[in-house]
Amino acid sequence: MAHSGERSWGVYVTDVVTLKDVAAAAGVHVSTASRALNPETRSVVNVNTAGRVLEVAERLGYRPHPLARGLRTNRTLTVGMVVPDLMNPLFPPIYAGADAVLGDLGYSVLVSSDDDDSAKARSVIVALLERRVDGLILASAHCDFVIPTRQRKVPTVLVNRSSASNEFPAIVGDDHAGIALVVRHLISLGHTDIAHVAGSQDLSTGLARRQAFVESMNRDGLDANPELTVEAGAFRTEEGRAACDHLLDSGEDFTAIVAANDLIALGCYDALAHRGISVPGDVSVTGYNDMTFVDRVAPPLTTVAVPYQEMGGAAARQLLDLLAGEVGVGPPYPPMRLAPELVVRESTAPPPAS
Amino acid sequence: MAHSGERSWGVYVTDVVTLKDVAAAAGVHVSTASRALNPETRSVVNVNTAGRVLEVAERLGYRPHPLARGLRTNRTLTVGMVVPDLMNPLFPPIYAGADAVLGDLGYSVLVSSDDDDSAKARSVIVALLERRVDGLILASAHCDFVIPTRQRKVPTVLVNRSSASNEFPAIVGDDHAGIALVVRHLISLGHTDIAHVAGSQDLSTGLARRQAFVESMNRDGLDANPELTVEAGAFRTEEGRAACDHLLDSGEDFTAIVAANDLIALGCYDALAHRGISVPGDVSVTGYNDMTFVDRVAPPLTTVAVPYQEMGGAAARQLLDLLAGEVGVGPPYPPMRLAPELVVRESTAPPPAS
DNA sequence: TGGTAATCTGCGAACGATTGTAGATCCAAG
DNA sequence: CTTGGATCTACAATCGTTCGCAGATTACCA
Repeated sequence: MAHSGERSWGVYVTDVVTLKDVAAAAGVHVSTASRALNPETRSVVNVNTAGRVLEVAERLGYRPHPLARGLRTNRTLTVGMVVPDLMNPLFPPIYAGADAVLGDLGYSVLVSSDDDDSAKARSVIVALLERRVDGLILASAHCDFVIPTRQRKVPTVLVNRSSASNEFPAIVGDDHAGIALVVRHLISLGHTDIAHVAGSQDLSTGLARRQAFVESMNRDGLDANPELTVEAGAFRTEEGRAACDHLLDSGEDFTAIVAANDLIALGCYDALAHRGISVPGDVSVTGYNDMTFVDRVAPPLTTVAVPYQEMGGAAARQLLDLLAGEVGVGPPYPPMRLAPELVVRESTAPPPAS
Repeated sequence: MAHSGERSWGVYVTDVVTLKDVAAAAGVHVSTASRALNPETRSVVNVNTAGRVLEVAERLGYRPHPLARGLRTNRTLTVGMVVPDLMNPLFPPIYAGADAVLGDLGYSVLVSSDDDDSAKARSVIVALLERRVDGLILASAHCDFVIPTRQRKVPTVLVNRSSASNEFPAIVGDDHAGIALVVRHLISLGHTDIAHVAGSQDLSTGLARRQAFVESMNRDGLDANPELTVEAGAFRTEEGRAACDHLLDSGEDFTAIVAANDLIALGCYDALAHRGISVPGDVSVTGYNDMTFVDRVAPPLTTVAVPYQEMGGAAARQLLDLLAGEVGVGPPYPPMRLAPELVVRESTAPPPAS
């Protein structure tokens, strides 16, 4: 086994050194070596032999074979993560946050994209389960119908979305707080006729932000005019532009737009610019998410920064709790909401004097 | 083993059905079942029994256990990918491209970031190797010194970078062609005094683009004035701004800047704007990479689009060749260069009439 | 009918770890 | 001197596959 070594970094690196090699070199049985190496069971072996095994293992550069170990223990030290699209800049931070905390504990994260497609979501989840991941982090929207199946056995947490039933722990941004921030900001600038370009109402974020918008308006004493809320079919620039066009065609008066996310806000920029309406001179616009570069568009966008990386980290910690068998509370799990932050730039200003 | 099933999707899904279960249900030995299930060895078993096994496996929903299989075959159907930083929008497309082609063949991709840190690069590569990945795709810059070690045994391909020795297959963007595109574009607009804000010369892309710049200039009959080339310490906006400031302080005349990437170009925007120099009225600026949203900054940036997704795909295919044991050529591997594309926007215009 | 080849299937040993159980050793107390 | 308990270690089964090998069955030809 351990032969044909090659000198490097000052240690003798062999092709692959197994527990058997360590045991032989230490003059003990492999089971003893195993116990000595495992901190959990180390106490059961004589302190001298344990030390010897440890030292030999170190010297030979022994690394346990993850497949062999996993086969026996039925754990892979791998967690699966499903996102709609890794190329969407929202998700890399979530991944990075999760990977950072999981990596420290020896877990690896397997990411898969489902391209916002239910069928693909199902297939990637199945693929992940077949790989025997220890847990699942779902940032994807389309997966409700898979959840009730096999996976009921696999610890799962949701991130950036929640399920209506609260069947799984979920880490989400506090959309109510975030929308309240921009609404207050606009009100404090003097706006009263504020429009909302909502995102897809099929997605929990789209829904929540819309609700948050009317509640914020009402709470602050301005009745939200239903005519001033339009829905963009998706969280994309083109849809935002189209929705904003509808709004403008409606003839209703408004001096500010709260967009459901940054892309929709940029769509509003386009629609307004096309009609010669200036931002923020004539109407103020706010976004949501603080995507990269929205500080460099013209005008720099006032928006809400969501702590995606922290969300990923929190989701990972939550999953680790589940993995550790914290049978504590069990469902239903109230979603954990992380506080967002208002980022004021140049797309908002007091309304024009009429 | 196969018990406590639960009805769903119309099939009987059991917790975990093993080859033994299939064999028992089909009335054959597990080795026969194994052979029947494996297309490679199927021919050796009677066509009827094979059919029966297949049918039973299908009915029971048998899925081979990847750890058990991998333990035996010494393959994990997993490849590792190292990137500097997944939050850098360059890399998700590379990942997506690679994942798409590898996923089709049953491989999973494990991504790791090294945060542009040599020590971390080394540790993530070691971690990947300990996980027994079948191959490695390195998009990271800092890994030369790890390469000569253990990993010599693990098929490896480089992407978005090359190694001086051509020791590994590499898929890179054709920086020479890309820079030539922008230089020609500027020349065709009438520019003759063209500056270059280079990126870090420690990175192969920074070096290549700089060389390409002087060669393009020379080939087109304009001597590249060495005074008109400055170096940004890193591929970042602030460094680009600082370098551009140096350029402006030097007092040399120029009417166009070729920046080594989009971020540096944006830094140039800042430096120029700060001195009241208009883009493209007074000086034209070009970027490189066509990052998301550079079409929305002011003014929209003329740049070079690099086919990162295709690069990822090509890297994956190259790796598959290695994995298949195509002992064909062997090192040295001349890098494969993918053609970029010029994207003309509004940051370039004819030079001001003097 | 006997012998041999061709075709199929079963047996069992790996792969590299973990872990329940039994046996060995040693010391102290009766 | 024996016995009981502590303490440590070895044995062997197991996880779910793959695969070399040998045995069994059938077929074919002399």
